[in-house]
Amino acid sequence: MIKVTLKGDVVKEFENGITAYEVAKEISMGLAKQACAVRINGENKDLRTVLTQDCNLEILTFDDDYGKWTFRHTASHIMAQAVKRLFPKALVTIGPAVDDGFYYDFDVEQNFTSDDLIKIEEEMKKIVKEDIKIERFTMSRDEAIAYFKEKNEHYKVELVEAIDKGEEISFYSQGDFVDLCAGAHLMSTGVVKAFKLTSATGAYWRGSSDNKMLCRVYGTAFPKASLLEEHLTMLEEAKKRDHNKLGRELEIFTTADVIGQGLPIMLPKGAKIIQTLQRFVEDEEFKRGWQLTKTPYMAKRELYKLSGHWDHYLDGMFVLGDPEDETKECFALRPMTCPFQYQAYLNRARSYRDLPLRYNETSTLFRNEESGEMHGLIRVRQFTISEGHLMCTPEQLEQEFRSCLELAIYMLKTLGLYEDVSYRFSQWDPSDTEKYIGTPEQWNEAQGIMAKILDHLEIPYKVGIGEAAFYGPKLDIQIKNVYGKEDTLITIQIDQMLAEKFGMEYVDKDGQKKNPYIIHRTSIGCYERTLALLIEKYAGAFPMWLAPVGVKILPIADRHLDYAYDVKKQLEAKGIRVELDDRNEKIGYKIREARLQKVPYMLIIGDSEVEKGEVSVRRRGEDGDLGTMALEDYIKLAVEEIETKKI
RNA sequence: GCUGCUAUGGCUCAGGAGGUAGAGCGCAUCCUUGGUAAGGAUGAGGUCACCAGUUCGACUCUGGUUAGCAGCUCCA
Repeated sequence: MIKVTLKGDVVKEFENGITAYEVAKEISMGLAKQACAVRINGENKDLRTVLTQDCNLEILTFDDDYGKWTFRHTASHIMAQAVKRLFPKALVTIGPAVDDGFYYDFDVEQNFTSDDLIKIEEEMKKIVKEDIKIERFTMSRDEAIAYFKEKNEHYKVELVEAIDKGEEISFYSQGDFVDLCAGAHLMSTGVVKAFKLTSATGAYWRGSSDNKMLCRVYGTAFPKASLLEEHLTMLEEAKKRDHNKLGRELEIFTTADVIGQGLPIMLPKGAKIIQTLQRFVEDEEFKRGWQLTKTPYMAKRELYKLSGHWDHYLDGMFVLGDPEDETKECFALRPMTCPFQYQAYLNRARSYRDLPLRYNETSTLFRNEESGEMHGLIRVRQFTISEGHLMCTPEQLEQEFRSCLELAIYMLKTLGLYEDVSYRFSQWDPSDTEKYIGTPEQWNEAQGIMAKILDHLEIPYKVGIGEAAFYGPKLDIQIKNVYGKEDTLITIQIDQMLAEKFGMEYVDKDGQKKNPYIIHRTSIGCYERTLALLIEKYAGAFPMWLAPVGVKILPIADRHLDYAYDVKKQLEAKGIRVELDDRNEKIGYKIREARLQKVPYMLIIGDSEVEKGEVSVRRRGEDGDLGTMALEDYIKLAVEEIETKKI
């Protein structure tokens, strides 16, 4: 007998050799029905796991992350089984669960169409109805290779070959479908009650663009139809916040075929928001000891050769002239600001007394992204970043890094995005000899310092291997868009390599010349990208201080126009952004329109307001009528809301 | 760059065996001067993204280009 500790520290005795699933059944049939996986002594395991000693056992359902993952992993196998039934020639590869669902990659002659997806869904329904038992078994590595070779599943052969010799290879079978798989899986196909295949798209085998492109089918699955419905509705709602759609509807930006991809046009409203942000950022940076530089938008190729960008990113630069012809001058638009600000540092000899030296710049950059990589305002070819480079001594590094992070966090909090970000400690990939410069010793040192600082500051980060810049590790502050896709919003990097390349030195107390550490950082990120995330965050309803139009004055009839214009003048005098709707329309109509434009405040003006020198204030949103107040009181209220940057 | 989808007035979308187009919103003018989410009438506005090909004839079919979308890859 073994002792199993269950939920609530309840200890029960079972036969040695019982499976976790049987334990769940012993507890209750209801629980067994819902069970997706288990956690044994803190480790996620399959329901079929045999218990041979005393342990802690948690039964995981769809409500647990790993339970959900297992559920959807089984859904992906059901999909693969359906595909094999309908398209026997399709080769199977991998099919994991992901954040919101699952996918499976197939090698097929003809990519699946949306009609195919419907057929596959129908077949999946049959498989679920058949309630096929899912069984686990193992083979030796050689047996597994022979097995898949015989079935001509060469992708699976490749996967098995990548596994260490001597390891036991686990398989899961459900009726006519057998798959190489580490698990875990549900006990049978019948549980996967509600699912939907959402898209079919291309994806490279093993994530490398050198490899063949496979057909990836995405789907999602739930134990109940109502949950699936809820999820799909939520996705639809999220898409309504899509900055690429809303930003165009609200006339924040547009694009023009004739200008080109990745080159958005900021319309007056977008330009106003960016101007507001930029003034705020530059003022805040100044307060925190940053000195503004203004450096050229292009430079000779020699600058980029020195920095290493020419070798690493020539394809990503807009080159003016023939890059191959060494006899003629050749320029390139700048894809980053680093070497330009370094020239400012190099302007004269520096002493330790000059450090830390903090240079900031509102810097427009140009990167020739490949055609499929552009996305609304999030990935563009020309963008403007709140850039900065900080030169300091080793002793100053931690404090300066901390202050850069504090600035970034201050920005995030002011914008209301602080709760939405996560942190990634981006490290080098020692096996990638192409991308990274420097020695393992240098990398270990820089990463060691950053790790120490991050741990010291108790930043909850995840590690991103191979995500570092070519010259140093990064702390990336990540954010997700409405589709759940993650991008870097803000980055802070430690660089101890470029100073040497550029001959940047300072004379230390001991009279020795030393290379400073350089922190590359942004305080608010790229204005375009940040704007995109703000549009999505607020669904276009910007906080008053950022709103391109803060107040819309809505006179009821023509005879109120004179007073309305006077109100407008008074508000503008206080720096409030105002529009006056002087069209010959009914008040209800004007309100409706102002609300659709998501203007924070509407001031309605009729006979009574004119007479008493008041305004009738309405805030956007439901039940927004705040009643009437004296004009000066409203101005006070509005000014305060702007000055405190209320969100 | 790769896989797939898409492109019709400013916007959202209809349409048709291949015989040069229609609605709503918006816009303009007029009537209405109306108190918290759409008052009424009239009118203007389209080489159906662009370039070729097939055809007597292409917005519709085919190919290419450009741009937009989702995913992959990439992101200094």
